[in-house]
Amino acid sequence: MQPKCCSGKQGVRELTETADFLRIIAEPNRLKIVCLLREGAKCVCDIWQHLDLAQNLTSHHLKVLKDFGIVSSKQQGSKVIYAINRKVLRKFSNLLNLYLN
Amino acid sequence: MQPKCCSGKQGVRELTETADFLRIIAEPNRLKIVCLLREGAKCVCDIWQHLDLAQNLTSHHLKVLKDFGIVSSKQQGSKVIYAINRKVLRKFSNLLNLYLN
DNA sequence: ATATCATATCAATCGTTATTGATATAAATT
DNA sequence: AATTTATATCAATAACGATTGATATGATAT
Repeated sequence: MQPKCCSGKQGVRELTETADFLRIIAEPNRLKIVCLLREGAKCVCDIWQHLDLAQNLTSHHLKVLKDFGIVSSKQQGSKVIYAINRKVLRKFSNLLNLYLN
Repeated sequence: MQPKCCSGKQGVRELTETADFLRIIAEPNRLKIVCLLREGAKCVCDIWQHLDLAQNLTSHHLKVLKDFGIVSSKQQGSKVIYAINRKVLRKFSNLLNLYLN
């Protein structure tokens, strides 16, 4: 089943949404964050220390990921814990397979 | 098996390569081209007419895709036929699944 | 109340890349 | 040879997004 990407409202919308997702995880630091968080939820300081990334930059990338729904966060004391949203990841994994397989 | 993305030369290299691939297909017009070419090989004029994209811009995006190995091309008379390189697509599809599944 | 730690925001800069317009190349047709 | 058709290249611009430095917010501890 190939997606009809270039014709039909549905197809074009799916393709656009997929491209948006790709643009977000195409950034190496963000892909690293995704990879890291798949091992388990982590606070911001753990993330930027692991990745040797500036704190504010890490925060920014996390915001981008969160705005798209790829990660979620919860306050825990003075820390903020970020976690992967596996449902979203799976959704786009499936969409992508339509384009690549 | 999770990729050890943040430690180890191998892991970082794979992640970088994957991000490079993603950056290329994250561009909506290029993703459309990929989608279109999966239906079958096409000449440039067929592609830009289907996508309502300027000829030179189409040519540019095709070059980006070709440089990365995602598509290949062959001259056929006055036309140039572009085709998907399914092997490359599959390779990155598999890599991606490591990060998303 | 103050100091410290963790995180977020903001403005500015810098780099990359998509897009545009013009032009070049090259094959086919007349 | 001249024209047309198909494709590629190039320079310039415009848009976008990553990075940086400074600062703000908010929670905890003293």
